[in-house]
Amino acid sequence: MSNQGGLRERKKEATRQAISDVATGLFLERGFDNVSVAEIAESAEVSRMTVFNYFPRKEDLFFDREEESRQMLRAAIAERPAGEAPIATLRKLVQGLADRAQPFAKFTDATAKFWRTVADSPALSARAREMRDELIDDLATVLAGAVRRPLADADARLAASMVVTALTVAYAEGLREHKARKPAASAREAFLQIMERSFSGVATMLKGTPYA
Amino acid sequence: MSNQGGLRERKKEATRQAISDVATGLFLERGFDNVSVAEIAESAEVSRMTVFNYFPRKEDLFFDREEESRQMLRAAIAERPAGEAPIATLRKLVQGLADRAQPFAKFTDATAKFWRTVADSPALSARAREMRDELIDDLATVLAGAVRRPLADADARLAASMVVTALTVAYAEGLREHKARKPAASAREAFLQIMERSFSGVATMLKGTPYA
DNA sequence: GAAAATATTGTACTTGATACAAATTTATGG
DNA sequence: CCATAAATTTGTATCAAGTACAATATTTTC
Repeated sequence: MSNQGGLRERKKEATRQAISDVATGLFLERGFDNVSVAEIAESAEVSRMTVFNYFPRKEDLFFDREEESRQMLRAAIAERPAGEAPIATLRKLVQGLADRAQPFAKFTDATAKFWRTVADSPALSARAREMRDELIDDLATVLAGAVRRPLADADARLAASMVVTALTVAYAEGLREHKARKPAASAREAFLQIMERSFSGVATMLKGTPYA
Repeated sequence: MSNQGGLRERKKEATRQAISDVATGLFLERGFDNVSVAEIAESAEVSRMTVFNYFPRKEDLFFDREEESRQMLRAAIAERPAGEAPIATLRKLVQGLADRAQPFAKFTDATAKFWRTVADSPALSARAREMRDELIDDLATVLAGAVRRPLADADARLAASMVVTALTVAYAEGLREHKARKPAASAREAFLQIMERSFSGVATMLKGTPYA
């Protein structure tokens, strides 16, 4: 049944990876909208149907690691010290991300090119927005759960929306700084400054609720 | 050349309206994704090409009055009393919207059905998100202009993002309240409460900037 | 090695969208 | 009022994403 390391499993993983690699390369080189799925299939020496088998939508070929980020958020909140307000936890988490240049807070030529490719494609931009909204929903649910509310309530949704929006703005600002070729740590500084201000604003919004 | 009220102009407007009406009706009745453009063309007794002539994308058949809302925002900021901070202006504007049940703050069965149709369609949801981002961009530009900054700076983008995000959350909450068949004014109350809290949070974020 | 399970492929089809030429309708100038 | 210019509408052809479903090939299991 399961067969973790069987030939079949390995081959599947290999083809999947091959398709993804070929696709990413083509996208970064020529732009998402100028590469057809047929072409990717051909380049990866696989049938068109197989591509859609692994990646239901074309956009999934470009974004294939969203799940990790949301796991990180979930874990941070679940494992926070007893009695700590969720917003405080997130605040520390963001600090940690920036210090270690992890996802959401990594500003390099590679990430700049990645997001440039996204910005140049309406389809990818739409998918990025969709992921943002999914992240908000997810965070709202986790937040509500963290304070023993069964369903995400209005406060949780407000908190989640604000934090994710702040992340988006701060990250964009960090990238801008990076592209302007400012001194190395400058992007991180810009990012953190916006996040810090945002968190204090969000704390104000949520005063009197169990979230802040 | 111009010929404002000529036969041609009138016919154009009539066909455009006819197409839009037919389409909206079908969408609300059967869902956006279950109605093809070909079908709309047939129902409107017009060729498929003509539909795409007036409405480049299918989604435009459903959202055809976004421009008005952004004009309203622009006007409010441009015409604000001398010396008033932009955020304060927006705060009053939102109060006014809620009092008069205007766009962004209107909670009726019709608006509920409208947004339900949007939520049921991936394509419409994507377009709504896109419009949200366009609104943020627009507001950021207006805000920066209002304090004599040539281009939207980081503060303006943060302010715009936060205000529009707050509007989204507050509006969704208002709709939820409406659908729960709470007393008439309840939706407006929920909406305003979230907006008020959000504005005070945003003011905290922007302390020291010319926006708040 | 045969049978079952699962991947892969091929074919056909639907739909949104674009390009471009042909045909129709309205406007205009003598 | 007619010829012609301008603009609108239509038809045809084409492309790409995505889905449905059957046919084929490959791996696993017994």
